[in-house]
Amino acid sequence: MLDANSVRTLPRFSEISAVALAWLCEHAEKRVYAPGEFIFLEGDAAAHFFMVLQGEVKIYKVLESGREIILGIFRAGEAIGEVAILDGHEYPANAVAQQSTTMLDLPRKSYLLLLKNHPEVALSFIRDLTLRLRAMRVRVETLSESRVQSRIALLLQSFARELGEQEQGGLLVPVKLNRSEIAAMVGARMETVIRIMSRWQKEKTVTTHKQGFLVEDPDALKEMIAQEG
Amino acid sequence: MLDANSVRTLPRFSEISAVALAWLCEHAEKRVYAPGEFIFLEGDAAAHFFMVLQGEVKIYKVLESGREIILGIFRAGEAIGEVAILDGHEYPANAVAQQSTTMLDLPRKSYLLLLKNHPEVALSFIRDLTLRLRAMRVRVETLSESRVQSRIALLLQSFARELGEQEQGGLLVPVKLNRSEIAAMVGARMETVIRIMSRWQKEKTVTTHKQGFLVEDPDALKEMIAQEG
DNA sequence: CGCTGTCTTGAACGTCTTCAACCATAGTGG
DNA sequence: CCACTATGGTTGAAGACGTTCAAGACAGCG
Repeated sequence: MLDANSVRTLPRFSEISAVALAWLCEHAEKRVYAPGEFIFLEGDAAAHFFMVLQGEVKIYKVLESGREIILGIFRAGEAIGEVAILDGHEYPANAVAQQSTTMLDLPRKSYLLLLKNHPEVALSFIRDLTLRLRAMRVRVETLSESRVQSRIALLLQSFARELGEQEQGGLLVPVKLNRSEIAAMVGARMETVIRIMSRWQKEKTVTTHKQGFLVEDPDALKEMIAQEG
Repeated sequence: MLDANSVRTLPRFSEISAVALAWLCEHAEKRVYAPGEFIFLEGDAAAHFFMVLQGEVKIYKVLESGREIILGIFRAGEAIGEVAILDGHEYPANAVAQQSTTMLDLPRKSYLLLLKNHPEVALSFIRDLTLRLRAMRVRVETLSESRVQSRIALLLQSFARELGEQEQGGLLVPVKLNRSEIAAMVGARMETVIRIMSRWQKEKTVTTHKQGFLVEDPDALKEMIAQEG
């Protein structure tokens, strides 16, 4: 059973009516996933709407060419699977829990009812979709840079903008991604990412820590991006 | 003044109520743009909702690095500018008419009223956004391929899926893009695109014509994509 | 006619990938 | 406790691929 007050704290449901909220709490379940556990697979029928309550979910797919790409990392308050419910009826990618993760799980039919009967939910949905679309646009811009160096710099910059916290040593980006995963986000090979980030580590531009990445020299990062190639 | 019957033929407004339709026709204008004319520029206040009625609009931007990228090509029935109205209030890219183009132009305030007062319009909007999001996902997948060859092949394939017409010589993709524009869509240089497509021309895989591209050997295209790299 | 835009080609260069090997660390089971 | 294994990070060398720059072909148009 879901706690109405905690659901209210989710941006997506902050303006939901009391009636709709009660209905949602009644029809949704809370589910816990272990690290590495799959939430759904590419091609599965889109039977559930999910929202991350705590933890982190990676959405990724393997292309025909064998290349693995990460479409996004989703954190608390972010919804996954809903586009597939309305469009195509199949999940277009795999979803896996990166850490121990709790999710709100609402069956497809309940989700559609909620959307239909509560205009304010539809409007929140629209707002969410526009944010997703913007994130994808940024992603396309990132991938359009020719040099891997610029792509990694842009990726870090967009994480920093979203989640960065000012620390004494620089800007801390609390994102735990290994080199392989960064490679899968910027469209490059792990070895290339390692070579570039090792250089940054030595030059004290960006350093890697247990909590995430520390951007020590933001200006140097900006320069990497501005470079042509 | 807009013609109610022709507005009804637009997928986006096919299920609109009679009242909303009348209201829309009253508040929207029809505007004609010459080839090369700008509809809006990156950074402009998002003061208008547009829908392409006839012709073609290119949305593009110039990145900090100087690289020019095309975010999308929009045709009849497709809406532009609406994400910016709800999110950020500034257009995130430039819009230019590729041919002589007529657009439906609805001021921001009227658009918001329409959305608020007519739930069926909001639902069509959601459907549209999910389509856009899917298109962007395909775009990210395309750009994630490392070899330019694969990226061009994927781009053509997605155009073909959407607009392709079966002809005697193969599958005709009625899209007029020069080599520079293809380069800006796949994140590569014009010369590279030329070299690859010249080879295809010789090998009769894909040939370029006045009307667009003719995919003569779809299997060869698929092979290009499957190749690792 | 000369101009402009698009397409084309060549050669040198730089970047990224590929493949192979290697190191460090943490966890597991005997 | 140690050998074993898995995972993530690291490095080197060779070669493929794409870019860059420079030059030229070609068509359409004033």
